[in-house]
Amino acid sequence: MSKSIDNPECLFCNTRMHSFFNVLDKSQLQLLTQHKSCAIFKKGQYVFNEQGLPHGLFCVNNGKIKLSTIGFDGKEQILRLAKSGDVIGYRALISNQRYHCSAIAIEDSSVCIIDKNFFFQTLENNNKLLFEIAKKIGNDLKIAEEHIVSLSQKNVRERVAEALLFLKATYGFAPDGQTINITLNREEIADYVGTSTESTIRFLSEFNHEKIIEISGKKIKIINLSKLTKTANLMD
Amino acid sequence: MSKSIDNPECLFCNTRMHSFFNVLDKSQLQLLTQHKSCAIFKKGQYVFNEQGLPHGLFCVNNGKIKLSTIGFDGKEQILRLAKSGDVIGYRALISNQRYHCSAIAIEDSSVCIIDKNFFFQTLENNNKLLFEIAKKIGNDLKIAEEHIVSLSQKNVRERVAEALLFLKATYGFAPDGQTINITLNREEIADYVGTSTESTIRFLSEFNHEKIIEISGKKIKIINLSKLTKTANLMD
DNA sequence: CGCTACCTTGACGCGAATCAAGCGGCGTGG
DNA sequence: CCACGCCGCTTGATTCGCGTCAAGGTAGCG
Repeated sequence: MSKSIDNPECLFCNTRMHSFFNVLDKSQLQLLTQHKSCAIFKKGQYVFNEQGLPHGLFCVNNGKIKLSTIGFDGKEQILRLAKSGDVIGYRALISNQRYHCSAIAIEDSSVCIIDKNFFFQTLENNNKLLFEIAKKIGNDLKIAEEHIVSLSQKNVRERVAEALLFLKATYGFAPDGQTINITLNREEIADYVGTSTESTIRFLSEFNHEKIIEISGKKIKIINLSKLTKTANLMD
Repeated sequence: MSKSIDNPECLFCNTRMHSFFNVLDKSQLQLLTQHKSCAIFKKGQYVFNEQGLPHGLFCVNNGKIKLSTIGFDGKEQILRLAKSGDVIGYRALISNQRYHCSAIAIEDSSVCIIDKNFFFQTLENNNKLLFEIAKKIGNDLKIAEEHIVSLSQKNVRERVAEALLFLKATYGFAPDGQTINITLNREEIADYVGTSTESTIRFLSEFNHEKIIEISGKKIKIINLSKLTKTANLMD
């Protein structure tokens, strides 16, 4: 399944500062290092599986992960995306429920796995960490509810534009400052937008012809950001 | 705006046991009583408003509240529903953000307002309460993400059926054991489903003709629950 | 008793899903 | 090293769900 690698020191983890573990002090971080293990997940591998029980918390050290679920007729729905420094699996762990979505590596990723019991012990003495997690889940909720409004009220063209902006907001640009720093195939974009692959392709081509974006294979460059934002109907 | 009423004792509040305040002990509850006020909101009145800053936490003592937001072309989207015993406004309060949706009384409701500062003080010394809130937000997130999948992948007929089941799950039945214990107008049902009022009406009539439900005005009786569940495509 | 707000039904047209076919790139095996 | 096959991308044609517009009905309230 996943390959174990050297266990990096949390104290020196440069992605940590972006996650909610930045509230821990030095001694807590050293303790954390002792209660985690690190593993590599190759593209397409499952970090955890829908319906599974959580045994720990996952911290993305390097790479990109999608959180998605399989719908009624087998169609995938991408719910969230995680990048380096993000923590995943906290919702089910905190709620003591089974995962309601799977976590799948979009590209080769290294992920630290923090032991469940140690995590709960840490939470008990660390109100601040719990508070940060609550805030994080609250933010996820806000984003999910905005997605609901979008699915309810926007047409596919607007939602495809929105998806590109979402990808850009999540993963930023490649060094060239224009190319969205993630490669999803057309089906995966469709699985986030909630539409068919064909419709996604049609609107991407439209944006291409309208010089809003520039497509070369799976690489998408945003040429005209303000036009894209307007297309997504995010103005006013 | 809202009318003040006698301040009921939290200790004796029989709705409290269903909310996350059930982790508080006797002395904490007495303290809570001193830091809250109670108000009546008439049908249609705003408990809090989208874009507003949270000054406290709201505890629904009696009545029914909808949490909704106004979309891009002015169309409303109902995101959550609250009933007696439910707490609302925790997400924005915890995250220290503006509300991203409004809370509007669906019927005349009495709501206790807990002072923000007192609430945060209580949280600091009360890990358990914070933990319960995190779980609650996590559950909201799960429900929201299920709604996303539904909006993405189901047709309107299935979603209208699902909405009825959601209303039943939230508010239960009236004493007759069949009538859904909430009256929304057709537009409000549509605003939850993410469709037009006319489509909602059409499918409700269909269900009526198919003897799945029985409609008399705004009252909806569920005649054939298993058929309704099957119509919502929630099987297996 | 009349007005207003809500419900209902029908007709129409558009947006997007589906079906179908062809293309291109890449990896594999001969 | 080239040919073949497969998978993902793309585009066109067709179908159909559902949103929109329009008109009429009903019930509750002042």
